[in-house]
Amino acid sequence: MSDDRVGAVFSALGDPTRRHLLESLTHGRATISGLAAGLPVTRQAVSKHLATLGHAGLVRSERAGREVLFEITPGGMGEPARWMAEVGAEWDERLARLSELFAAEGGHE
Amino acid sequence: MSDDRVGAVFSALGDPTRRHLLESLTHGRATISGLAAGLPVTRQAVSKHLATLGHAGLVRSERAGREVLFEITPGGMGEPARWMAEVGAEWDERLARLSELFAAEGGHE
DNA sequence: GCGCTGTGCAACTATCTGGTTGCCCAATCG
DNA sequence: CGATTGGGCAACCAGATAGTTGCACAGCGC
Repeated sequence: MSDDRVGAVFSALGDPTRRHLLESLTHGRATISGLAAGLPVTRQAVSKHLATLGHAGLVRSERAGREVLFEITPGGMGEPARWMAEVGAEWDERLARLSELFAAEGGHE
Repeated sequence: MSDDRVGAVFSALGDPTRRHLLESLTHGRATISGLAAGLPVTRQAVSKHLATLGHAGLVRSERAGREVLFEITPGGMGEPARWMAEVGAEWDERLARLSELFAAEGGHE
């Protein structure tokens, strides 16, 4: 059903800055400026990247006063992971098991 | 170690045509022209896509006379899958288990 | 209220990328 | 041999994209 979403997620993960942002967010919520502080790009660039990640369903935001807190969206990588599992299952034993996991827990198209 | 490779794979998977090519290749080896026949793009475009997939380590080619046969590279999605598992493990029970699978079978950085 | 900090919005630029067309080369088949 | 078929290479084009700067605006601290 959501081939677009899968593509959006993979495209989002294709950018090293965005992967770095996601890695940073694994440590907890953070603001745009806070995230930008640890990167060699401007705050605006980070803001755009977060928008892209949000559009891909990988992060969500929440206002807190004048700040905006971002956090990783639970399950956002589910569908892409399932796609990889299905395509790679035949050649990768581990992905084959992942495929079983996803098949068992419902979400199939 | 291979952050570049992870990025290359995700970027490659971000394109719907390339995902379609990989899905086609799950049915076995195929030639460029054969793959292009089922797509709305030219043979040259498919050739470029296959080169991109090859550069990402997802497919490999083999000459056979005047034809070139492409096939999926075993394990090509391993590292990106591990990355997704590590980042998403905290929010996705299934990815958490995948992370365990990859950790158990070695390749950790 | 005033200044500072955190964001948002818009315009602009340079580069990347997917796609094309055109031509050339190699191998196969009659 | 000659025609056909599968690919490679290069040039070119349009749209997407990552990045910037500049300015406006809303909360918070003093």
